Amino acid sequence: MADTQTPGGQTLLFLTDEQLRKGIEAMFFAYRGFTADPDRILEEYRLGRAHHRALHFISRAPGTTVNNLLSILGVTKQSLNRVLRTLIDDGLVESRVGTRDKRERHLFLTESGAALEQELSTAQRERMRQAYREAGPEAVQGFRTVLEAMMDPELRHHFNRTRDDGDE
Amino acid sequence: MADTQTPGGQTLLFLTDEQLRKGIEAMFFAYRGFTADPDRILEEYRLGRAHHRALHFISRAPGTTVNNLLSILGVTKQSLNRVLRTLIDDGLVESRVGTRDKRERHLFLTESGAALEQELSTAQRERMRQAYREAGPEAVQGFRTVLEAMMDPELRHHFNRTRDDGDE
DNA sequence: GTTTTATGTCAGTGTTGTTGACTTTCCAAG
DNA sequence: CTTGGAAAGTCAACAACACTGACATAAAAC
Repeated sequence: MADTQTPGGQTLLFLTDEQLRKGIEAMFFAYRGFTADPDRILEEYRLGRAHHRALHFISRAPGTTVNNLLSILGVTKQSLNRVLRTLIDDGLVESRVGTRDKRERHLFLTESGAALEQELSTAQRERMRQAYREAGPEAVQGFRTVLEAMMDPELRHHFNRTRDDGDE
Repeated sequence: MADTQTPGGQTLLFLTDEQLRKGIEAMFFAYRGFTADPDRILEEYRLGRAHHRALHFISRAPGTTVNNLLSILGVTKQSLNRVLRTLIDDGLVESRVGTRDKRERHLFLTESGAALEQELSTAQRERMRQAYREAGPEAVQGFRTVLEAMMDPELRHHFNRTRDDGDE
């Protein structure tokens, strides 16, 4: 990868359109791989990717409100509501009226909801783990750095709310 | 990122579920950013992401056949056909009957098709370029490495058919 | 007490995926 | 040369899931 230092010390990258296009295609193909395993599992449950996303973020932040989930997922409330309705009807998610603010609904995974979330998450983590292993530790760091730079600022905020700075 | 060397020299990564989950969320949020700019442009043309993908790969391999596009995009031929029909009706793509094999249709961008593809591609490349700049050259290398490792082998094959090994 | 906020619902529309049935073309076995 | 199967593409119908807009309910905020 071509790069130079300016007198000021800033790193410049000279990127051809071709190199950028390859990056774009890499995102496209990788995202397909990224969702392939959960998609197969979801099919058995007659659920879609939208349900997976909801399960993921409810699992991540138990007791989260509908509104919070909306801003994370970036869909309309009508769209999210359909998804949550299915999950609640299927006994995977429980919706509890807020105590402080009774307008709010706090969302929790039920036992079977947590089990499905685990199944989905494990499959996806294994794919990720395998990719990380193949690529090596420095690559992983770079991967995360570029992904974060690619997010919209507002989404980056959501991402960093649960930032893991582990042992890096 | 924790890593050690085995006596055999293989690099091992010890990745917590938490770290892997963050990687998963990074993919999710980054992909949203990745598609945001083209999506806005496509809206003006009353087209969707599927049209963008078709335009991209036709632009990349002019004269490609429908069948080839199918295996790259991983959708049914009926689904792709609807997308191509729209693009052809809108005068963005031209479909020429094959000379060797008259069953095949070779696909080309028209002048206005190429113009739209440029517009979409430029927007997406700028996002990618900005992210690359922020992240720095080593990060870009790692990013590409992990993404490639995340692909299904069959998709990786498509990805590598146009491999750019530039000045790396 | 009026306004705003949080949530949910109904109706309608659009994109994109699916399957099934069909035509045209090619190729190869008889 | 014909015939039958496979391949490429098309048309039609349907399903999933996103969207907008309008409206309802309840509770919090001012």
